[in-house]
Amino acid sequence: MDMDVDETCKAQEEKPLLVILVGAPGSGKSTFCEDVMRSSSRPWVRVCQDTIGNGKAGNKAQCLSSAANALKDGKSVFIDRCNLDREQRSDFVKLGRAQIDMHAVVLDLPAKLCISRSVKRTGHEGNLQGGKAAAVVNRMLQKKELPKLSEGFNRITFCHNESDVVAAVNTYSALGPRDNLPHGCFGQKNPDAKVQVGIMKFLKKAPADAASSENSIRNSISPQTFEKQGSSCKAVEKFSSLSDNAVLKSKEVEKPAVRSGSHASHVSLDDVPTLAFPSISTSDFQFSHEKAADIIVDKVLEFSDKLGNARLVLVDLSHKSKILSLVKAKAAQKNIDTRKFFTHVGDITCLYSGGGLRCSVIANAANWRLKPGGGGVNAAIFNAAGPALESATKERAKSLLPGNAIVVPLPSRSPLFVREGVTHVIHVLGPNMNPQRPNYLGNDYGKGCKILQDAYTSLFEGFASILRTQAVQSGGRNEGLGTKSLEHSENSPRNHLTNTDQKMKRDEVHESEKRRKYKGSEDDFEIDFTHSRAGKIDIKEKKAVASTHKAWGSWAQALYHIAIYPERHKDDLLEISEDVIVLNDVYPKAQKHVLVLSRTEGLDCLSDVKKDHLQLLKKMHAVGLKWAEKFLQENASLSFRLGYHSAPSMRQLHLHVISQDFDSKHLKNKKHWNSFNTVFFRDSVDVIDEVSNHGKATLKDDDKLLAMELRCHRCRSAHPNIPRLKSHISSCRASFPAYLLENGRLVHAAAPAEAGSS
DNA sequence: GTTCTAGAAC
DNA sequence: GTTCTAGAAC
Repeated sequence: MDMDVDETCKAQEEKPLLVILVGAPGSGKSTFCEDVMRSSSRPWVRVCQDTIGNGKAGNKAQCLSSAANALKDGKSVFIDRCNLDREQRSDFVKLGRAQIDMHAVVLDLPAKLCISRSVKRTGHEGNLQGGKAAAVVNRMLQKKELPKLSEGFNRITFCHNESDVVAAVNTYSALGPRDNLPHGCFGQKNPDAKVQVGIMKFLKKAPADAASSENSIRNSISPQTFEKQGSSCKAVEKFSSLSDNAVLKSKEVEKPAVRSGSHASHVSLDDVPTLAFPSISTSDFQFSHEKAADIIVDKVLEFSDKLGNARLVLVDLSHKSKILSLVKAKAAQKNIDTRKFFTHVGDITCLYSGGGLRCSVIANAANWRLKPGGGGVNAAIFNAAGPALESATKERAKSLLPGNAIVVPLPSRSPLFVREGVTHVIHVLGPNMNPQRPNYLGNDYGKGCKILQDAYTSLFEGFASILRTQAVQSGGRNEGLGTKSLEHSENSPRNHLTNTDQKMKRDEVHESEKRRKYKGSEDDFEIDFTHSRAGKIDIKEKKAVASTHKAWGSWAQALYHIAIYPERHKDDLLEISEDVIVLNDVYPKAQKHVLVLSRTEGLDCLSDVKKDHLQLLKKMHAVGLKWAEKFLQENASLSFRLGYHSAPSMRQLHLHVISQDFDSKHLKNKKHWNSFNTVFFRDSVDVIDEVSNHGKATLKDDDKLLAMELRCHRCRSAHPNIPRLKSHISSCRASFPAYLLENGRLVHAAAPAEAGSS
């Protein structure tokens, strides 16, 4: 190809198309090509293996050279052969190179139809006729691998029936020499859609910051199965406007897969962690495209080995993008695997809804203030992500230096999370070569290149760190960041400081919610208090009420009574000592579930605990541990956690010692689960540390936590309801999240000397 | 129709 | 904390 992509727009406007047909014999590939070519104003060449040898069947090599020649002449090409597996397609994809848009049209019609057409066919070019055809078609269909964007296609159109085919023919027929079609997957079926709706509905309701979960969700669901195309997404409209002709009139094909209700995109096939990133600094910051392209390709190459099966995608909005062409050409030169890195034309804020490309992480070409606005990608991403991104960003950092990147987990309330499945945004700041913008470098490309390299290094490192976190938390199986984001905001002192205001507000809200919730009890409290002043109330009760400012319902007194009058409950107690009592939870939420009850009067819950109580906490922990170990001797396969509820329902401080099987008929609702499996549950070891260091325990007393989506405590996968969760946990053997394995939070039997030693 | 949740009552 | 149940979800 001797056209100069650097120079002329013309070259890009007249970009030839290479369209690989994918389909069994009888699926209508030849007819498709003929129908398009009959009415197209674009110069097409059909390369048909069945006829390439002077009207007779030829081989793949002939097809390849014929296609290459046609492309060289600036013609668009149909590859008319079955191309049912990736291997077969890959050599043709390699013809694509930078200047050529690479499409696949999949004629995935019912096998019956293909077979009957093949059988009926007489004098067919491929000489596949009669009864033999049925067997051949069947065998081919069994082996078929549907194409993916990651093979190197810019666009894939799936046709499942005749009307899909008609629509696709119309789309391609209407394509003039200078027209482009939107990139992405269109019309793909999603066999799992039904199952997944419940979970997604769920996530939609998930509280802010609660679960920036990612691959565990992505593995099982596609956001669009429940979320209609976001109104903010204008990708298709943008593309339309690029097109002289009304190429996109055909509604069927225009719709990305994900928009068509029951035909939502099937994601699991192409569902690997993906980072989509815009070209940094080449737009507003006026960095040389040529130099930037070199840096991008070098950095991609450098990281491609470190990213496992993850993918990188360079995204630009326009088909005319010079940087995209440059990078694509250079990547091809360096033989970068298109499964690991490819370019994509699309709006980075609707890659999935607009083109079926799933990207769990997107990079933002940020400004140094990390603030919305300024136009371009930055404005678009902040706009699409909503205020959630702004606040999540603010928690992490206030500004960014050129050459740096910062990873921000996207709160699950963000439309980008819900609609696009984006779990993280990585803000990147590159060098600036624009005198009108901050940090102008003059024309010092020595510095500039260094900074741009650093920027991409930080970006890819950030992405790698997300992958690592997922791998650790999933025990290598399922990936989820739900706990991580919570734990992070909890443990990071920096977040703590910046969160203070917000947190106080939330507490206020929570307090008033609580008042409403306990209205009845509060009335009781008022009456009791009046009575107590009249001297009519038990002095113990008065003390307790006064000390906590919290009203307890009558049903919440059971443990208190036991603590004060243990002799009346002797038969129900496992152990009684001077300061603690051990008893079985009346409604155990696991095979083993006991309570270590403090006997200290007036100490109703964790919020009452002060430094004075440190010895008591340690005693309770020691006693709890003793019981856990006793249970472990009986059943070494159990593991235990010891901890307190941030806001217990029952009065009188008590430590839960609970086995992690959660195999219990009493575990019935979300609150039950989440009270033991979110940070609402405060591990005893942490409470002791916090009280010892700060004089009080950190409470995560938020109703939102208890209403969070249900996640497996081992693999962090999400489940739509309690029965399904219970069914999952009964068999999930993933290792526990790393967090629980630290500091003795999880109590389990000493590792056996060797597996099978029992 | 059955399953499941969530809110009120206790 | 549980139980009960209306009505939402399936």
